[in-house]
Amino acid sequence: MAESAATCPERLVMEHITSRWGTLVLIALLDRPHRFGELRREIGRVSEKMLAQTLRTLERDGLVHRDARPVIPPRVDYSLTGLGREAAERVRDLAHWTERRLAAVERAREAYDAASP
Amino acid sequence: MAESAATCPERLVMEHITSRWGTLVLIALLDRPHRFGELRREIGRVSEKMLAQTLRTLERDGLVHRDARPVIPPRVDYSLTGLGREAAERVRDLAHWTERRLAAVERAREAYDAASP
DNA sequence: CGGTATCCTGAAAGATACTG
DNA sequence: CAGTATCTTTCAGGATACCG
Repeated sequence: MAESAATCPERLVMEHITSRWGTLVLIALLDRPHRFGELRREIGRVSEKMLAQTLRTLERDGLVHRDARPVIPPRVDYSLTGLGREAAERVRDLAHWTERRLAAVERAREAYDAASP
Repeated sequence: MAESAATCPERLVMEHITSRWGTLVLIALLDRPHRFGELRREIGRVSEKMLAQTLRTLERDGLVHRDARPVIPPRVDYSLTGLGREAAERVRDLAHWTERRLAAVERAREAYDAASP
């Protein structure tokens, strides 16, 4: 997750929430709690490394709750905190808007590209 | 602006909108149209390259309108399109939420860091 | 004033292999 | 199952210089 240096603190939080995997994790968890492997399968082509990193960052920010049960085989459930739900609802809105308007954006691009050789 | 390869098309639009400079540009334009130099000063420490690139991407996506007047010295005004206004309002909400909740996030981080050596 | 063009680097993402 | 460790590649973004 993007972590560059000279950044205002809000930017950092925004980046965690709107990052590629952050967005998908938050939206998935808005539906219901998920285990690590469920998230992995649902999101699709995410590496274990990136998923783990994303979850840790969101947990650290207080957006995601991690419930690790000391059983064998291990079982870990992730869910949204109250804070996380607020954030997730907003990214979901943005994501849904993007889906709804994607066609319009693509038309704009074609027009732009047609006008500039 | 982030442009990696194997990405679903909505992700690309999301990234343009929520990118570091994209967010700031959209929020500034939500207030009123701006000239290039005004954006540059208002946003602060953005390079001309990144600002120009961000504006071109947003224009191409149909979110920002570019009005270049053929005068000397050149004068170019940027404003939001209808589509851009919809997007800008949503990022602004997210940005405002982040500002409001920043303290809570920072408290969560302290707790997390205190718990894990 | 409002940009382009070019080069360069640090950091982030992916692949792969391994583990409690 | 749920991760870590390590290596490699990629590329966004800054610095700098120049232009219509």
